[in-house]
Amino acid sequence: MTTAKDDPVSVRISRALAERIIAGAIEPGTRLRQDHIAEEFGASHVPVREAFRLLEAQGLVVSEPRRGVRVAGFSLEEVREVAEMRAALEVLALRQAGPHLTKAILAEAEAISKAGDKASDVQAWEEANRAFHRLIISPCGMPRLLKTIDDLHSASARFLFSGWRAEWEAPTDRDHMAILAALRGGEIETAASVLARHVRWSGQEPGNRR
Amino acid sequence: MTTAKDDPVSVRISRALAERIIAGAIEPGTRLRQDHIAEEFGASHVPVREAFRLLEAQGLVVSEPRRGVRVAGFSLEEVREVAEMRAALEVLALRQAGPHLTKAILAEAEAISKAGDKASDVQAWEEANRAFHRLIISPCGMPRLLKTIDDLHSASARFLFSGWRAEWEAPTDRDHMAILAALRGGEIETAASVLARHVRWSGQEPGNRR
DNA sequence: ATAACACAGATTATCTATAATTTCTCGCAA
DNA sequence: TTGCGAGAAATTATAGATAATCTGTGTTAT
Repeated sequence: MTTAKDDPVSVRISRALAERIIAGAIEPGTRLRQDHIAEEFGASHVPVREAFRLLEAQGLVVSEPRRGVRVAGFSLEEVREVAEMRAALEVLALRQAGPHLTKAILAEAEAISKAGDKASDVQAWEEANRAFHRLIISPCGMPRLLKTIDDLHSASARFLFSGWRAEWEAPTDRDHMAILAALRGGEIETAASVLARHVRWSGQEPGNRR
Repeated sequence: MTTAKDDPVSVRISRALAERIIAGAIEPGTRLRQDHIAEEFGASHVPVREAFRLLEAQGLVVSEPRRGVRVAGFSLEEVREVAEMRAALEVLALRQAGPHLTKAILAEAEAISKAGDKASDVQAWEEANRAFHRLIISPCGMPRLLKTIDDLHSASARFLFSGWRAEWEAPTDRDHMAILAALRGGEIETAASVLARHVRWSGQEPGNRR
């Protein structure tokens, strides 16, 4: 995938752990013990510590001083918090990106969204969803904003995987299409408000969604 | 101050460096060499590396793999970006905090703002300003949001110190008072829109401000 | 007899010291 | 002036030592 082979061991470890945490392979609250992880990755504990700091910055683990790190738990309040933050920031990004959106970008976004509708599992759908959101806000030219949104998206994904694990069917993303339609018509504010509602809604409990 | 004596060396180093960078004591673009810093703090370079990661998460330094870290530069676009993000997020926080704001909190906020107006130097004013903003949004009950805003505030402060270093006079903060008045009247949306404009304005070039 | 407290062993995080790979710089030649 | 190469410096990773925390067991008091 995106595995650059020659970047520091710490970020490689960080990525591997992030994937597991997001996918729900490690229970929230689990203590991550650096010696064990170091042994698993055939490394020493110093790069592992650095990986922990990276994960902490993404909000995937919490560090208790002198007591190690644990996989961050996510209560319903936290999920709502992340959804609200995403809504606020993605709206900002979309407003700035609006004028720079080309027909080609919108066409690609539509293709991605349709591919997502045909996804057979949650993971594929989430990947498409993430790509869609990322694509339409990328031209905003605000790197810090994009990185923050990315981290928030990871947190959202955790929630998604935890709730829809067992049975799941690909929902057709009407919202995505509505957003694209508004953007094509140059109605950026309309697109932004649909996006805000869409993102906030994604932070609801699975049972309360449809 | 807030110097907990017994927290890890890495965070102590991180805090010290953060202060210097924010205050403008280190020029943007300067390379931070871990050996030198380790020697200065009487530590080894491993905790220094961890401190670097913390600073990187706050956006105060940028890390080029295998080439060390440099103090992050801030162009006008980046400053504007930070201001826009702060505006979006502080508005969100204020909306959530609104219902939980007590008369006592608002009174304290007013006192802080007035103290800021009488500040004799930029640093004191900035401290008061930060405290004011933090105080009125704290009751939102969203820790992740508050932390993100805090980091953005640090970036803003860098800009402030770099621009107003030479001559400076304390501006009377009418906006703060307007926000408090609106909050006292229960008009949260009014307060939010004033706050948004206030924060966005703070991201303007010093020359274009008054 | 049960529960609370305390001590000891073991585990784990944190830090120092040392080695190896990579990048940068300076000098020299074409 | 440009390109190559060797030496130097700095980052990255490893191994070992230190200090703090957690757990389990035994003792004491109620």
